[in-house]
Amino acid sequence: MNNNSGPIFSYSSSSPSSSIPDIHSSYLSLNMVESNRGDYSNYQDQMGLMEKDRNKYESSDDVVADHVSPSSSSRANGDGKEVIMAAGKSSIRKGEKKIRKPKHAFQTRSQVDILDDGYRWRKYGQKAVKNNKFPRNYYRCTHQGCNVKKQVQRLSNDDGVVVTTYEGTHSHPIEKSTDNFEHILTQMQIYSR
DNA sequence: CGATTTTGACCCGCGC
DNA sequence: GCGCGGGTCAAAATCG
Repeated sequence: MNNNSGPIFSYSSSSPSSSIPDIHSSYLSLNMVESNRGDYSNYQDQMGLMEKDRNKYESSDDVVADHVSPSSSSRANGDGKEVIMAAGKSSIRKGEKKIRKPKHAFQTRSQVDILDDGYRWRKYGQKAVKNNKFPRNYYRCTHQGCNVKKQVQRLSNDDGVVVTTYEGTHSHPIEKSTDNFEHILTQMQIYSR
């Protein structure tokens, strides 16, 4: 394992509700699939995806840090808007690094789509999935040097099945109030059994 | 007023 | 080579 402790589920609410959401309505499911190197076809089937990329699990943004300096390519948009983006994100990757990016997919049954695991996440994108009516949310850990990404997908067909995919490994303590976290965790364990 | 979300545009890999 | 699907960025908007 590359992480000290495995996935930790916590139920804090940074959402409108200042109290704990209805934990009775949201119970944990034990459909947890770990995918390390393109072996997540299992959960793919569950979600109904049809991606088959299993050998594109390298490169990515390992050393790119979280910010790229705008010095690569600046091209003007069709409307005259200047867009600056990093051109060589993976092209300059000459040295083959075998940095395995841990990818964990969790399928959680809950009514609330925002499953707070105790870390601070900044939403950086939202895309609609073809098979699902509900869009997929992309979150990123707000830390310098901590490039942990997470995406949350929701199944529209099922009642409340939220597939959360964690990507990366952050090494930061939980800064949120973990007061009743253990208590809640215990409850969740009870519910998950 | 700062941090975070929103949202449209852009990029990239792949299939046709 | 173009279109599509998925992922990311960044400016504007919104929230606390």
